[in-house]
Amino acid sequence: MSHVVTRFAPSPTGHLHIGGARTAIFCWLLARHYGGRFHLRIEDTDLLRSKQEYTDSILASMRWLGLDWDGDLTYQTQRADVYSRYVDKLLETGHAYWCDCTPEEVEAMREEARQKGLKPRYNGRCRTRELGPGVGRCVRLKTPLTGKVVFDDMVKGRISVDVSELDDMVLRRADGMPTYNMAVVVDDYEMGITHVIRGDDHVSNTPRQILIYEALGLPVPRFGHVPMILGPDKQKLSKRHGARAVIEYQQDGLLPQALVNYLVRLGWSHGNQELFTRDELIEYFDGNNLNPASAAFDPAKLEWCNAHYMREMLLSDLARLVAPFVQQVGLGDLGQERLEALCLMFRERANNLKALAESFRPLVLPAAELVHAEKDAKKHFTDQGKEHLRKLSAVFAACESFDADTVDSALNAYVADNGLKFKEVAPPLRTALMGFMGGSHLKDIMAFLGREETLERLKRVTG
RNA sequence: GUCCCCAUCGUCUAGUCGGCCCAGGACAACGGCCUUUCACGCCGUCAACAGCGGUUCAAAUCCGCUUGGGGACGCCA
Repeated sequence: MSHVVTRFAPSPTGHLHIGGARTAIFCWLLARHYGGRFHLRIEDTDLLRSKQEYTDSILASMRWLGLDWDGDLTYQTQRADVYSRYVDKLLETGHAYWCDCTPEEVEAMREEARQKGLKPRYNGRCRTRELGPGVGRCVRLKTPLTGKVVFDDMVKGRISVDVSELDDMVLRRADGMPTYNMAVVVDDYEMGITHVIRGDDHVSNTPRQILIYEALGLPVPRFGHVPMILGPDKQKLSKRHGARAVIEYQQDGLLPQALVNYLVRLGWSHGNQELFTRDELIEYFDGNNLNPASAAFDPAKLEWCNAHYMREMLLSDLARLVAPFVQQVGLGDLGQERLEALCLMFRERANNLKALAESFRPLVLPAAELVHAEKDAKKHFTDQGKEHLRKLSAVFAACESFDADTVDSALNAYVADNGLKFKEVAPPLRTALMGFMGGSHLKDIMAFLGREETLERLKRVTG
């Protein structure tokens, strides 16, 4: 495969969802792996449901995922005349014909077939009527009467369908607009697409499209139909399963590399490897090892994947990425330096940026606004616990400086000098500083808070 | 209804033209270690070849049937 051209062709009737995102990732990877080209085509021929805002949203998601495309966007609505030219050609060569059957009549034909237990289809009434152009007339393909359409799918292997299953499909509607299958074939040909990777739900369209390619005398591309992504309950993915659009994951604070990594492993594998860098993905993704079975979406594994990237990425990058979420949860602008300190303390305790930002709250809020968890306060703010905190206040007040090491040794000295165990002192201190029994290392917490804020928090407990 | 596709642990999967698989990895769950909380990390446990027939010395791997899923059957995409 020296020459590979792929494309992703969403219709702008909604945001980019994870199923489409995965298809796009596969297409992008295949092109990048072979050093080919990756195109983006907006299939907006459904005038009623297509919206520019969705195109914008899809493009934004593509960029966020890092899926760059080559060349300009193709909008199908701008190419009506092109499709028409190909339909005319089919008319001229006798591969297509005019039809004036009304939708009602066609539906009656389908009903009749259904009654007989056959596949509902158009019965070819106008096939031999030699009708010409006219108002209300569409153009249909003259499907071969016998034979099979066979193709070798990149993921499902050889698929064979008898032409008797197909009817004379409409190529151009009465209003002059091409139908989906017609437009796709023309575009894929004109864009020089060599590999069509798309959702499972298109397998039944493929034989129809191949018929059009053949009638037009055009080379047929390679097809690869990836199975659908199911919900955790193995049912079709729906709104019930929570966030589905990639924009929603972005808003929840997921990292694009985590989503890409997770999605690519849904239906594709490289031995036992789970985590991949972008370069590894490009290196390994050659169109093989695609799984023909549908896969269930597992939010837990996505979170794990995201947590992994949060832990291993550059601290400064993480801080920069979490900043907008910190703003969003109402903690204001903390500045890069403080954010990095916080990220260092909490990155291992959060699975996404939003949760990470939220975990900063106890340390960012002023002492007066700190809320003590009732259960922890009751358990650790005992008379003895308060006594420790009083003495510690004095110890901390006496510290020469207030960096983590200094505070740590002071705390250790207090414990050792009084013949105590850390377990007796740490819980009340932690609860006083964090508001609950959680957080990061005490020395880091105190160093971050600073002497004044630390003492103030102790004072709130000791009175 | 007709046609097409699919079928390994709860989930994602490895299993490259049958033997090295009484089936491996990862997530989840559970247990332990570490420990100044919570995490991280490390160690371990639980857990699957849908069923039935063939072919073969040998089948998760090949064939058939059954069952169970999914998809398609528009002048939607």
